[in-house]
Amino acid sequence: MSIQPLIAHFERYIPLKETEEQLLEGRVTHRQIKRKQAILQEGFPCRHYTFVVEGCFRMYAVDKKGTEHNLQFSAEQDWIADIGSFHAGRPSALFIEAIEPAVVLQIEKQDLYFLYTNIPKLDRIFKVIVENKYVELQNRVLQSISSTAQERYLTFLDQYPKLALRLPNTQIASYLGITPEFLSKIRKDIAS
Amino acid sequence: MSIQPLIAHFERYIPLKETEEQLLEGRVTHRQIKRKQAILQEGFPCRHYTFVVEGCFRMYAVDKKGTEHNLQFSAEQDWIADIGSFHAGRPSALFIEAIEPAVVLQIEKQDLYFLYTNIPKLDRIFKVIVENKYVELQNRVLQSISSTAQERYLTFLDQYPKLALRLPNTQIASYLGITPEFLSKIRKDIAS
DNA sequence: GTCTGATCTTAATCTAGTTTAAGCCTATTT
DNA sequence: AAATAGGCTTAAACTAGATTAAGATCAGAC
Repeated sequence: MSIQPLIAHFERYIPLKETEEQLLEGRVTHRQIKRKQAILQEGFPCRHYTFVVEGCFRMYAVDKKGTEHNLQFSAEQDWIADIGSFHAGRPSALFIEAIEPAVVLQIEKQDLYFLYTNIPKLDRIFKVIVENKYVELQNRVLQSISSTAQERYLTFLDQYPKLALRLPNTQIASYLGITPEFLSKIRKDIAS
Repeated sequence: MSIQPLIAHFERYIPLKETEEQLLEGRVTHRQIKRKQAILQEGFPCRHYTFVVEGCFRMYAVDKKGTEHNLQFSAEQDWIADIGSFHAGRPSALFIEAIEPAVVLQIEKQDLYFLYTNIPKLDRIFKVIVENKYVELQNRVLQSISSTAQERYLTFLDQYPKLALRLPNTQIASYLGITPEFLSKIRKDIAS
């Protein structure tokens, strides 16, 4: 299986040379993930940057009461990793789990660092990728401190219309920070 | 006035060469900001990456009702900018304003891009800086979907003890996404 | 085919947090 | 010294959203 989707992803930012693509080839691992399979579990360090080729993942935390809270969804052409845990090598407080059967490309820490050193433009590419994800997250924080649950749900539908169709509502409720029951009520209110 | 604080900041990540420091020198602007002075206003593109040497800023949005919502505080040794607006050149939806008299170092877009090209390690440095800020924000999102206002306040005190002493409680309430009245109640409950 | 478990909904009750309004304190302006 | 304004608190009435519980629906496993 090829790493072509990843190369295409990088080249949306900066074109790569043939030699650079070959360096990548040797450092990227292809993997199939089953539905509900975890690729990161609380208590373990996050060992990979994971690029989603196909399928959909969620990143979540579990609180003292055992309730799960979805921090992030990642589908095709998106990255998912606990960045803090990955770089520090510290145990993660998060889980990452496939919501659908998935195909991913993964890079381990030592390999990523090798690639940063040998393909300097990757520093810039990832800088831009993280900047974009930062802006997304900032908008989410703004929503969370300024909007009602209904507004947040409508924004979610607007921003991720495809995801909204693929995900069970319980997962969406967890992402929005509300109970499934209240999301159900919101949906009823919107429909009428 | 010197750009030494900025150089020291960068060198916490990677040492710079003499020539690189000189390149920086020519592209960084030193500026004094008065209390309550805005360095970014809604409707205008964000023109600078701003590095805080002294003082404290808040970034906020204003909703339809006219209520302000604090997204971020930035004090000494921290950056503040609307990254999305800065890179896209689009009008910002945010304000950035000094809470205390401040001293800053600013870099304009064309200068930052010049520096990225001529000091390649800056790509890596800013990649790491944004990664760290991303992790911070992610923790905040997690808190906002999983914790009560009291827990969020206690975490804030724990994480930014100095900031908590410098800021009026109204600003902290706005950051936590609650009313000043409710923060007052929380403080009373904690004290007893 | 049916059993099991996950998903969705509705409704009653409860609680965290808002709104409104008032009063107090301190700092700054006149 | 008085006047104004921003920040902090208290309390009563209100509302967004949680909790509990029950029933309906649907999908995959056996």
